[in-house]
Amino acid sequence: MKTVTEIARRFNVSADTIRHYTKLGLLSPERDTANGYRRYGIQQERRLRFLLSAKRLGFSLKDIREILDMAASGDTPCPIVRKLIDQRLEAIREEMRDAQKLMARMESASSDWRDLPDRVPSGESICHLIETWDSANSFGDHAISTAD
Amino acid sequence: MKTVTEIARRFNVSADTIRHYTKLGLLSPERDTANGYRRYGIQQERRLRFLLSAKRLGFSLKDIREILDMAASGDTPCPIVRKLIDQRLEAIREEMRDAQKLMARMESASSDWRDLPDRVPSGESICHLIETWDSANSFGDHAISTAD
DNA sequence: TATTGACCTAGGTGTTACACCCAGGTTGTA
DNA sequence: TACAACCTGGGTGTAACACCTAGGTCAATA
Repeated sequence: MKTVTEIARRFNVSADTIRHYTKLGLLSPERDTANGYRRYGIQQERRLRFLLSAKRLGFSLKDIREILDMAASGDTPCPIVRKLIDQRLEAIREEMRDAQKLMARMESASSDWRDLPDRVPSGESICHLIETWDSANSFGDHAISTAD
Repeated sequence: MKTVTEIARRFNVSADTIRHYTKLGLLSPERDTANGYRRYGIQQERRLRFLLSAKRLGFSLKDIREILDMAASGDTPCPIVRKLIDQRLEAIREEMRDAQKLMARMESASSDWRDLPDRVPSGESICHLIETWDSANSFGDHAISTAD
C-alpha cells in the first residue's frame, strides 16, 4: 500500500497529479483510518497504469473515465475505445492541419521581416510588420473595413 | 461609433469576444453616457484589426498586450515582435513534433486493433486493447511495476 | 401606446489537466 | 526534541473565450 508520493514516484508523475486523478474519481485509494492518508493498493496501481497508457494514446481524462466506468459495469469497453480513438484521431488531424497552416504563416512572416526595418508606431500604425504582412496576406478573413 | 454587436459583425467575431478583449484592456471603447453602452470608434477598430492580425500570426493575447503597451508608450514594438514570433515558432515546432508522435501512436494502435476481438474486463484487465498495446510499445516511460 | 425582438449591462460558471500555495497535522530519524 | 519530508483539504491560476442569468434599453410595429 503506497502513499501519494510513493505511487507518484513509481509512475513518474507528480503527487499532485495523483491527487487530481483521485479527486476526479479515476483512482479510489483506501484511507488510513489513523491519519486519513490515501493508500494505493495493487488494484489502484493497475488503474493508474491503465490510465497513463490511455493518456499516452491520446485519450482525455473524460474518455478514460468513460472507459473505466464501462469496465466497472462489466461491459467490454473495446467498442467505445475504438470509437474514441478514431474520433480523437480525426480531431488531431484537423488541429495539425491548422497548426501547419499557422506555422507556414509564421515562418513566412518571420523570414519576410528579416529585411524590414523597425519603425516607431504612429496614430495610423501600431506595428507595420504585422499590419503590412496581414494586408498582403488577407484572404477576406476578418473583413476589410474601408473607413467609415 | 459601433456597439459591441456591430463591431463584432464587422470583424466576424462574437460579441462575447469583443467584450472579452475589452475586459482585458486590449480595447478601450468610449461609453455612452446615457446607457453605459460600449462605443467603438475608428481607433478601436484599428486596434481590433491589429489584434486579429496578430492572432492570425500566432501571437497570444498576452503577447499582443505587450506589443500594444509598447506601441502606446511610443517605442517601436518591432524587436519584441520579432522575438515573440520566433519563440512561438520554436514552441509550435515542438508541439507539432509531439503531436506527430502521438498521431503515429494512435494510428498504429487503431489499425492494430482492427484485427483484435473485444473482450470483457476482468480483475486483471480493464481493456486489453490498450494494455496490450502499451506493454508492446513501452519505452520505459511510466515505470514497469513488477508487482509488489 | 403597448408589445415585441434584438440589443445592452455586469458578473458568474465551465472548459483541460494539472501546478502551486496555504495552514496545519504526521512521521521518521538523528 | 528538533527537523525534514511527508500528509490533509481547499483555494487559485492557466488560455481564450462560450454560455447563462437577471434586468435594463431601443426601434419598429400593431
